[in-house]
Amino acid sequence: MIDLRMLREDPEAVRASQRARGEDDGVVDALLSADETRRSAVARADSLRAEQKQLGKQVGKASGDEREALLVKGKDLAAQVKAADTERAEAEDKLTELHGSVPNVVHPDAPAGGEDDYVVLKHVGTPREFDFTPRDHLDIGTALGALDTERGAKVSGARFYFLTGVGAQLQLALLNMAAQQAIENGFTMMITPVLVRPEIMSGTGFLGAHASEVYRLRDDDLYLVGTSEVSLAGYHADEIVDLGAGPLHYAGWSSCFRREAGSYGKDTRGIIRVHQFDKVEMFVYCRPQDAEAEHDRLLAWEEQMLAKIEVPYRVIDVAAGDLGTSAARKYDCEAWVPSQQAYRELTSTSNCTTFQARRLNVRYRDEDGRPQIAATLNGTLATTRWIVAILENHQDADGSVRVPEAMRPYLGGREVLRPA
RNA sequence: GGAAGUGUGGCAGAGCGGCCGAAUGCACCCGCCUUGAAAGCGGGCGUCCCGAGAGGGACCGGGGGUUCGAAUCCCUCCACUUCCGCCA
Repeated sequence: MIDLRMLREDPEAVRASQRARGEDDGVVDALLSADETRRSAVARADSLRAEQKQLGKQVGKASGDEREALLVKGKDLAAQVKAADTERAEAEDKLTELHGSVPNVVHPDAPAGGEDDYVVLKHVGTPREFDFTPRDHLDIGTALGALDTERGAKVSGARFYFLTGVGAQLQLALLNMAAQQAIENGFTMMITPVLVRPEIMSGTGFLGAHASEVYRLRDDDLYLVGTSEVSLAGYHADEIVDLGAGPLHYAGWSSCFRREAGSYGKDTRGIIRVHQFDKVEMFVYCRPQDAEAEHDRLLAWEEQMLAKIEVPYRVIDVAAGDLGTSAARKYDCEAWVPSQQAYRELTSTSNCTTFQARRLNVRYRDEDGRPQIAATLNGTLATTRWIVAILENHQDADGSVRVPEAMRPYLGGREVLRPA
């Protein structure tokens, strides 16, 4: 949820944000008016209630005819209070609904526009020249006995897979390396629930425009998380966290589940786009004024990981229309995928400012001891998809794959993976 | 899955349907005392909403109900505890 106080003071900033996202800026006026309606409804209900309380005290002391008269009056007042309170509740519901539908205010420096309007911030490394035709990760992985998508489909359907043998080891190596780095950088390692309650899923902003992406267990009224960001954001819901010693850094290790509704036909080969994968994710709670600096740190940690797998990548500043509901700004690191001659997302780091924390009611105490809404950020350290970039960029003509040096300690010292 | 119980402020723990936003203790903060500390004494000590302010309102797990009036009665959901069963 966006800050309503900010909205009242500077509605034009929110309109500009909506336009940058390519969304309706008319909601700003609707929201302002709903806010006004609510506030007057609250004032009316409160004063009637005050009157009722006064009367209630008199009834307690009175007796006889006087008491009878007061009771009659009280009955009438009770009806008025009830009516006013219903009006207040309706005004509040309407405001909440509208409020919840407005995405975060984008950072003024984020590029405007849609998916293709990103700005490339930098390139790191150069795509390798192959003196043979590079194969794609599915071919390489299958030959290595690392990947089995056919049986994945047999058992679970399209976009499911088995990581087998060295493939499973590769993923463990990657995630362990990520966990290790997180711990070295002061993160608290977490293994999180992957099923969460509706309030938590909704609080993180994933039940808005992207609700169809989320798996839901109707029988139990639970949702499968698409990232441990959800669980980690919920971790401190309804709490006043202590940021006295600086931002809180958590790293969540979990499986992630995505319906991939509406992506029919896209990335159907291999494990680029799948319904289930594993991820180590960084998550930060901090003061709003520290959020941008934390965002830069998250990006740096992502690049530290990318350096370890020795693949060429670029960093993009994601355009406003592609930010998702909660982010004010987002940087993606995209690795070069030789078989596609394209850069594909390996990491994504979002600054959600106070948007998520306001919904989840996560606060901290400022210098004066006053509770204030915290800011939250997240960023990827490693995912199953990274295997794609590793296999394809480090392949050789004979189908073997060189193991990046930093990963070798996590693979028992192996330097090369060879087909059987 | 079945049965019983519990859910009050940072913690512990009282609370007859009106005098309860809520006793008391601990913790915490400020002051006095002290060379310093402890003890002792005095004061303070929740969150949210509306309001320029004065002030008003809400909150005793969540939601609903009864009543002129609910922390207190009823319903329901959730969480936790214990017992039984079942499965790992």
